[in-house]
Amino acid sequence: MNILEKITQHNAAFSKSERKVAEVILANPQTAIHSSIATLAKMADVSEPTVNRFCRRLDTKGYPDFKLHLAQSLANGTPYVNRHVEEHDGPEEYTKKIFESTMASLEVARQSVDIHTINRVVDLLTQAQKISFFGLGASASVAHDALNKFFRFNVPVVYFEDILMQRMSCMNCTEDDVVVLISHTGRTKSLVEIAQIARSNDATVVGITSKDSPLGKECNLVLSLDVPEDTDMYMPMASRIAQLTLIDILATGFTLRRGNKFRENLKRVKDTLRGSRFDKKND
Amino acid sequence: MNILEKITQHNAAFSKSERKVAEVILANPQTAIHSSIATLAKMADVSEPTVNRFCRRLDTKGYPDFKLHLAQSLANGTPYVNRHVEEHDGPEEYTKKIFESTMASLEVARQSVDIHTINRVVDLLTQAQKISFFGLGASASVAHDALNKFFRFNVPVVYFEDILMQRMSCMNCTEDDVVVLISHTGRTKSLVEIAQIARSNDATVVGITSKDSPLGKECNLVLSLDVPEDTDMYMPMASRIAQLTLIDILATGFTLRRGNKFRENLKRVKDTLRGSRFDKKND
DNA sequence: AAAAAGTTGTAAATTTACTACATTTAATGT
DNA sequence: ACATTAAATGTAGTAAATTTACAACTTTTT
Repeated sequence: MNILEKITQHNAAFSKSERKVAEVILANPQTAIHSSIATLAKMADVSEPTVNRFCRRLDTKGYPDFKLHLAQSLANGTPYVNRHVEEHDGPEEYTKKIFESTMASLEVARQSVDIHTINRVVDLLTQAQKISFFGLGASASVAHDALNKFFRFNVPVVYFEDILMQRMSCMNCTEDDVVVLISHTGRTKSLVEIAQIARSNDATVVGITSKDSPLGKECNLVLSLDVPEDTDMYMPMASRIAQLTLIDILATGFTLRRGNKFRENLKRVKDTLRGSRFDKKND
Repeated sequence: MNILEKITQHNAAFSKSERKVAEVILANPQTAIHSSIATLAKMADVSEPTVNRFCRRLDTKGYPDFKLHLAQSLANGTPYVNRHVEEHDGPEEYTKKIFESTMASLEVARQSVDIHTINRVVDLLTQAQKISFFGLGASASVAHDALNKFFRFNVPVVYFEDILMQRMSCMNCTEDDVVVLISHTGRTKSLVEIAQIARSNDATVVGITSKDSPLGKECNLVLSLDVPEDTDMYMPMASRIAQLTLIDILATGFTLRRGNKFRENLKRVKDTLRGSRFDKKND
């Protein structure tokens, strides 16, 4: 994806002259994007067609297309390298990598999310009599967070970690209730069962999960996030951040739908906390 | 800075034909960067020099330079407009804004975080006999998430929502224990008390909080994140995502410090989950 | 209503990138 | 070590794209 990365990785496959071009570009990419093929050729001390061939080797259409890709890589001063954490990485490297890959995942999530579905879910949530948030394992903390957000809206919200409590809660659902189930893969058996229970009680089931998963198929509505997970670490990281951001979006949609007076209500909830805090600002 | 923004803002100052060009570009920027000046001119139904003049009006050198700027604006993670959500925003707008402001906050967090402290905290965590994660309110879910991560490492981890349990847990601390306290503002009274209790029992107290806060002052080490919070919404959003990312970083540092054999251990934990899931991949 | 300023398009000039072919360099087999 | 073949690089010409200069047309101002 990132062309600068591609250049460094591809290094072995370059010919001698092509490597000269690579060096010049890597040494000063900012200059490169403002140069013509002739200038760059001169800088690298090679011929123009060599530069062109160099571009093609990196799967670009030609020099102008290459420049476009390069410009994108340099955008924002943040060359989203997005490489995975490696064995020998020091604190500086892995900190950088995790921040960057998290941001990159959010970007991917943003592009994959379906606004139409978001709007429908917000619709449902604003009209719900009771809202439940359930998730297990890593997704439990996401559900927990959702509880914390929606609780402030003065709406009946339910959240359990215990699967038996989750089941019982769903058995008491009515058609005015919305159950939000969170799972990255959508293959957690007990969550699928809960979806079935909730639906058989006419509740609306919203899944924050993968579209074609067993869980996804049991839901009335699925908010899917196609976030690539770095499986090297054996821990859900990026997917969970994306889920949380989605919760933020739903909560925001909720407050906007409820209008201005409602916002004041939120402020009141926040002010209540003041007694438990030391002076000044608030959380 | 961002050229797309510039186009919309500059709108009034455009001439009739230039506005046609602007519309075509805004309607489909991705197409624009791959078109020649001739194609774009035809699409906007104007002459080629008009397109050129349009580019110049936006302080670019000409059409190719304009394309470069446009490409950068469209690059991943770049457009960071970072405006706050407003009353009349529709789902499309607020979704976009929240994703973008979350990414922007992560960028800020990345720059403000102190790598040296991260390294020291990782040090402490790997050597700890017992690790506790405590937070209240919105930070509770962050602590919850930390539990979920560190639990996989086969280290004694503790997490409580209940402040009395938190207190009791801290009273039993020894000097080999590490207590991680999470709070955005660092002004939650009971957390400050917990910090004092833990320290008086010789435990090491790490704060994921603001440096100069009452809580921060009670900690042995403070991991501070200077994340600007959009207070209009009266809900912690960005700060919490940054905290979670920090947890990811600590967990990653932890596994790296423990080395390769340890990583296999993680894989085993993950494989254990398989029984509770439907076929195929894992979480 | 005429002049001036501004806008837009045509056509030519210039710059830029690309293709085809020639030459050189490196690699392999005899 | 030499010949043969393949790969790499460069030269020169061509095609495409961008820019400039200028003319025609609109709109605004006096």
